[in-house]
Amino acid sequence: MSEISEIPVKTGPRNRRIAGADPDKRRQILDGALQVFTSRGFDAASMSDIAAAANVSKGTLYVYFEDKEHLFVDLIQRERETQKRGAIEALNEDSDPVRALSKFGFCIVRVINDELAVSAHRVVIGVAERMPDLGREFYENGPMLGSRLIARYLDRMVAEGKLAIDDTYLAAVQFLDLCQSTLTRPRLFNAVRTPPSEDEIRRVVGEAVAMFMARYGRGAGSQPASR
Amino acid sequence: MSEISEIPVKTGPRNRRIAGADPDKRRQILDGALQVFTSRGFDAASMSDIAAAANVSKGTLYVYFEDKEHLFVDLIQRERETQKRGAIEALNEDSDPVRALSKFGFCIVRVINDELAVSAHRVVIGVAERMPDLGREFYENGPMLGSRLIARYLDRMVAEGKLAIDDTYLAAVQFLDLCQSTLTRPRLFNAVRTPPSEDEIRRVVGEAVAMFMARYGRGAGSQPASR
DNA sequence: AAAGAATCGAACCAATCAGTTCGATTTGAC
DNA sequence: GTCAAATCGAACTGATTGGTTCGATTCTTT
Repeated sequence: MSEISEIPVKTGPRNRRIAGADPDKRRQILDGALQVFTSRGFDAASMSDIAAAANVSKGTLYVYFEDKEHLFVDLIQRERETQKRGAIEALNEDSDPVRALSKFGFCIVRVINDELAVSAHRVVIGVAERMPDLGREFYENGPMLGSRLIARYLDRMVAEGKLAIDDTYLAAVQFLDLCQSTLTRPRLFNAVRTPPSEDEIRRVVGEAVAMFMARYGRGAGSQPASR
Repeated sequence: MSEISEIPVKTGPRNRRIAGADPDKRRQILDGALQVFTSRGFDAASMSDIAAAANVSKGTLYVYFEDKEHLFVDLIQRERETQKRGAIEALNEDSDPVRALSKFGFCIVRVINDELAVSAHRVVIGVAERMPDLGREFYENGPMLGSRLIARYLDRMVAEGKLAIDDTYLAAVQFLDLCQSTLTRPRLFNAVRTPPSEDEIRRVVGEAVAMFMARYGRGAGSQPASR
């Protein structure tokens, strides 16, 4: 409450590093927090554990992060950001939908089933009830964004006459779900403790592409089936 | 450990109710626990809250359940069991795959997206890291079982020459995933706070069936696409 | 080398919670 | 109505945790 808000805090007094502003140390803390949060979940992760895992004193922890929740949110946003970058650059602009979808599907499924990503997923879903904003933010800037990206690509393919799709967003989500069939769900429930092999991924993604093309490739009925 | 296993426990010593054996009270407790667990998650749910929500004293709580974890596990198993029953009876034996899949898809998606079911899902996933056995058990007797059921049905359809499927288990999971595209995931992340309308479900399931038939109906290439 | 700030570390506080205890009260079989 | 068992309820214990404090230490700049 009684802060020194009079003094020009913008930069350090002279040329000195500021209270909690060392980006390396910040990263260091987030790395430790990632370990602890993903291996124990939000509630069971204690701030002391995190401080220890990060090789940082508890005091410093609270210099860099306001409280446990802020630390967690910042961490999740960082992880989501790295995923986002990976996904965006994976969607190359191949004009052959089969090649493009295969490549993208493979990349994104590998990322999603990575140890860390699955753990983060679990934790976010686990707290989604108590922290709906975080859940929504994570969803919209993660899975939903990926779907949007694919949908845009599909739009172009439709415009070029290479695919026949009515609802490209739905089609994009369908494709992503197909790419993950039998792979991601058991990992979420921790029924399978290791990421799928690259061969497994390739096989499932191949089947996904096959199914997708059977439905939306040229020369397939394009309207919804009987109701 | 030191139970009275000598005495015919089936009925009480005389004709009296036994320590923690009133099934109504048990149900009552589980109902309260369901409320609290699903609205707060496993860790944030306190046993006092549960006792209060169930209109039961904390002492009684511990007469009926050994500890918090056992209570939770029992609760989850009960919920999973009701889902299982619903799913099994929903898969009628219609000999027309389009009709059968449409009906089953609709039923199961409605069940899965129900408020309680989603909450339970979230909680189980959230603790899956710390309680892998529970996660696996839930997965195997829930989603995986549903897939197996459909796979068996598909096997029959293949035998009857009505469908052409190489890997029926994969096809079953693909179908279930397609039925949930755009519906379940946002709910898991709590990005959408209400279950989808029946019309929405019908539409997505319809598209799923359409896609499924385009791939596996008679007169579609049945081998995996290019690798 | 000296100063000044960031960081350490270890104790500390208040709150919460799982689980227990025990006398008072209710309930149900006889 | 009686009596024993089940349940209540309210306090209590022991442990953990988020978050704070503060003097000692380390680092960086001059």
